[in-house]
Formats: sequence, structure tokens, C-alpha cells
Amino acid sequence: MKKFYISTAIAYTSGKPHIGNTYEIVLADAIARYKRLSGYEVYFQTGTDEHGEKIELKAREAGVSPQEFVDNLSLEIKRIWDIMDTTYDKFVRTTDKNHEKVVQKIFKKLYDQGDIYKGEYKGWYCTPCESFWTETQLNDGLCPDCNRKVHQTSEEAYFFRMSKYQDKLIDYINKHPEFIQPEARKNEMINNFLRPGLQDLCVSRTSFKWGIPVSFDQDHVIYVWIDALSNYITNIGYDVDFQSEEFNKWWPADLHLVGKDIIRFHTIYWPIILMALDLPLPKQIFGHPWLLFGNDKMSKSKGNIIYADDLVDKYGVDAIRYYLLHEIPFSSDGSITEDLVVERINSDLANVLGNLVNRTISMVKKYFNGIIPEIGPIESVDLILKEDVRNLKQKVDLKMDNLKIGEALDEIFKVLRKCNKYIDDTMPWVLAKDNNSISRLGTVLYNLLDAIRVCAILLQPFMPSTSKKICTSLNIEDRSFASADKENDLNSGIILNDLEPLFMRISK
RNA sequence: CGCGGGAUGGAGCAGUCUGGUAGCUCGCCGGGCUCAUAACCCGGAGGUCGUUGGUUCAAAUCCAGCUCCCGCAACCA
Repeated sequence: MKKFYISTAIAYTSGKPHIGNTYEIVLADAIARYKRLSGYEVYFQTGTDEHGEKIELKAREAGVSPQEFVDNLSLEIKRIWDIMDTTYDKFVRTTDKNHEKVVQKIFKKLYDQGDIYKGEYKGWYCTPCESFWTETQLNDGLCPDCNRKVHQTSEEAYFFRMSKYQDKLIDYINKHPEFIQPEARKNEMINNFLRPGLQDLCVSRTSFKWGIPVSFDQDHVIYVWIDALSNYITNIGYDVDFQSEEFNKWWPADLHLVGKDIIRFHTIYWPIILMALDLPLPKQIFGHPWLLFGNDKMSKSKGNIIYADDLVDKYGVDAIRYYLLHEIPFSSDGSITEDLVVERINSDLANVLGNLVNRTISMVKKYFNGIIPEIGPIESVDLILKEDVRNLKQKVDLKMDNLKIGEALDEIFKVLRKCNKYIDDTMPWVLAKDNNSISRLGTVLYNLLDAIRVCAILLQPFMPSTSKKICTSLNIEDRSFASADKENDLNSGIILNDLEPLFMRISK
């Protein structure tokens, strides 16, 4: 069986994630479910990134220990992932003991082989704020927090020799055009960082304590790069000098999903760390766009934050999954407001999907006592619908393979719309009035039910519980993706199970 | 001249590589139908495809200049 390892970035435990932060786990879940249904053995990993100065600070503000602080947030994040009905196989934490142990070993190995060396980190220090800043973070040479003067300072730190691997990485990226998605991001990375030459990366800190200590130098904690990024290998059995069967099975990852803001770390630092460890690189990294509130970035200061759990309480999980998966394009930012959510629910989920299923099932009840009819006489109008249904899975596959998730959903909804048109074209209510056309009526309703069957099967990765409701009502036994290629796979003579309306219209 | 992406009916997008009647969803207007969730189906209005010039029988599409918007420009994750 072919394997598929997909990951999200691990979420930083500095605060409750908003709906935009929640997009990534839903996107990953849709892809993971899609792969499983397509016959892959899937490993889907997510989790939390729990170290760093910011967390140390926030914990102090909250009057709790950093460990308590991250325990709470990690739980909260996991709760939201669960609310979104996501099927991750493992939820990892960077405070897991095994992760910490292996990260220390990785650091030591890189140090021993000369990729990491001890040096000095030069920066700017703001005494009142007790903060280090880099040259570029300064605001006209002043502290970006308080706008006061800063003075140059230096801190003992360990550095990673990035430049040693840059040519190898450029070569790799050029030979693997699919490695960085969308492709525009690849140009950014090559032109802004790789071609001008990489600076050595500071991989340890002494200015805070909340992190994994460097095993051979206790004044230092390992900085985010090596700590957080290695979660992708430490949790599947990588152990520096011993590699488990599990590791060999899953690595390299097939897809790292990350936000566009952290694509640099995943397409430059992470691959170089892997090269230094002599490990293969992940096959693909997709830096997905963001979800904006209207046209603005969501932020606490703007007070425009929307949380996933609030939306789910109000509209249901599948509606929100649909919104996220359908409305966020492949490479440009998506937009959300509550009005937009309502609009999408009404026009797509209620009017097209919900109403179609409802009107079809009620006709089967009304005209055939709820029993799936036999196929009778066939007309040319049937063949057109059948053709669209037959081609659907292949179209969805193509979109999914290119990570065009919203367009994959569009393909399914196109067929649902065609079903609505088919009803108007065939006018089953007219057929029902004439005893001579009852078998023709059977054909029409059977075709509709079978089209709905295929759509419901293909909707599983995106709207799992809605899909399940439809499948249960139609008594669909085989729900694998392979069955979406079968034609007329419904059993005539079986009685439909009751189905309450899937999505009701929401009035504003 | 730092690098890259974009500008298409009221809104959001596709079409640009491989020039040849400008397409989709939503909204609006009119009609049809009644199985259905005031839903569904059909039709219509609305675009000189950012701007100027060039190539061509023909340009949203190719070339050049200009204007505006956005992302990136390294240690906050």
C-alpha cells in the first residue's frame, strides 16, 4: 500500500488560534481523508510548538509556570482541532520528553560534525524593555516597542553554517519544481535568500530559559529552528544513530502544510538541517495563503478576530469546513465575514446541496413509498447527466493532486447543479401523473439518487458528517473513492432511511 | 533601477503559456415550474479585459513604457 505522510506546522502556544489559524488543520484533514479514501496509508501529524521567550513572558504575566501555561493552551488547541472534526493520527508537543531528548542529540551531532559552532550573536538591546532586536527589526534605529534608544550588544550563541549547504539546496530546488508551492514562493526564496548567500543561523539562546537545554552547555537553550522543525522526524522514531522501522516507513514526508509566513523556515532552514543529518527532504511544502477578515488581517488590536468554535456553534462544523476549503484560493488570501459565511451556506449548501437531496428523497417517498426504484426506459437527457457523473471523480482527483481544494469542491457542486437542472428537464411530477410513465419516473429518480451517491462519496473528505448522513439515508455500503467510479451502484428495492434537511437557509 | 505576484461587468474569480465570437459563482431584473428549504430551471441588463504605444488580417492573450495594489527583503513565531 502506498503511504502518505502529511503534516501541519505545529501551532505556537502563545494564544488561542483564530479561524485563520484553524484553516491549516482543516485543509490538512481534507487532504488526509482524501488520500485515505484513495487507498493510501496515511500518517497525519499536527501538534504544538511550546518553547520560547514569548511563552516564558506570557506565563509570567498569567502568573503560572511555562509548563502549566502550555499545557492549557495545547489542550485548548487540540480541543479546537477536534471541534473541526479533524482526523490527525498524532498530536505532538515540543515539550514531550522524547522530542526533547532527540533534539538534544540532533544538536550535539551537528555540533560534533562541525555544522554548528560557537560564536557571538550581535544585536541591539533595549535596556528598559530587556529585549534583543535585530538591525532590521529596529524602527528608525529605535526600539520598536518603546521607541527609545538601543545599544549594540553581543551574546554568546551557537550558529549553524547555512552557507555550506546553500548551493546543494539551490540545485535541489531547481531539480524539483514541485518542491515549493505555490511557485511564486520559490522565486522569493531563491532571489531573496539563497542567491545572495545565506547568513549563518543562530540556533541557541542564553537570554531566556524556557527551551530545551544544549546538552553540553547548560547556559544555552536550543532555539526554535532545530527544536520546532525537527518535530517532523522526532515523533516518527528518528533517533540520530538509530532509525526505527516506523521512521523508515514514513520519512520523507509527502507534504508539509505551512502558512505563507513561515515558508522560509520550511524551505530553507529545514531542508538544510535535513541535509546536514544526511536525510532525504520532504517531497513538497505548500505555503498556503491566509484568511483575512474582509480585507484586513485578523488581530487582537483590530478586534476583528473570529474563532472557529463560535462559528461552529452557530453554523455547524461542516458548513465552516466547507467555507474554509472552498473560499480560500490556492495562492491568494481568502476573506471571511459572518455575512459571507451565511451567503455561502444559503447559496451552496442549502439551495444547491440540501434542497437537491431533500427534493429527490421526498419524491422517492411520495412516488415510490421511499423505495429505490428500478431503472426503466432511458432517454438521451439521462446520458448527459450520467456522463458528468462518470467524469466527476477524475476531475476531483486532478484538482486535489494540484492542491486546488476549492476547485475540487466546485467540480462536485457543478454536478449537483446539473442534477437540479435534470429535475426540471425531466419533470418527474408530470411523469407521476401518468400511469404509463411510472417506469420512466423510476429511471429519473434512480439516476438522481445515483448521482447524489457519487457526490456524497466524493464529499467525504470535505464535509464528513453531511456525507455520512446522505450515505446512511441511501444505504450506501461501499463508500470508498473507488466506488465513485461505479455506475448505478445503488440497490433498487431498498427503502431509504429518513433524512432531516441537511442545511436550512439562514435569514439575515 | 532589490526580487516576485496582480489589475477582467456591482462583488469575488477563470481565461493570458499554445492570439481568432469574453466565461463562472453571487447580486440585480423578467419569465417558467410546483417535486423541494420563497427553493429550482430559463432568459436579460451590465465589461472599449489598469493605461499608452508597438507587432499582427486579428491582442484580455505577444512586446515595450507608465500608473496603482499586494507579498518577500533573514533570526517574533
